[in-house]
Amino acid sequence: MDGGTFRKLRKIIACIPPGEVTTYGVVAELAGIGDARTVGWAISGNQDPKVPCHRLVNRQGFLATNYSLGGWTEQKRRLEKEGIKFLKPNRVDLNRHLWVGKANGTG
DNA sequence: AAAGTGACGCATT
DNA sequence: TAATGCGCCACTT
Repeated sequence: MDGGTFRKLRKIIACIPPGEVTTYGVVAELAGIGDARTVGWAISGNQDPKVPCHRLVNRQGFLATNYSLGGWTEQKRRLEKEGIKFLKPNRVDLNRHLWVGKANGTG
């Protein structure tokens, strides 16, 4: 545990603001690995309360069919509480909640 | 060192 | 539209 990348991944995931979601690929890039699998893998056995893994979705906004805590149904419930909009019972509106980590707007 | 695994992503058929 | 195969990286045994 406490691996370099592993640490970074959790840091980024834990940096996702409430009411937004991001994709594995995005987190992977912010971590500097460019691999989405590694992101999901990192949290696959880690439900730390400080790591809002429920804000992680795939490239199409679909929820994780393997959500460790109880399946996408649980993930959905958590997101709804955040105020996330759902296009479908298992899809979120990335067009409105897609967080890419670039929370800046200088230009 | 080598092999196995995984909450993805894209291209192909 | 649906299903399959490969690639990428990191962790574990």
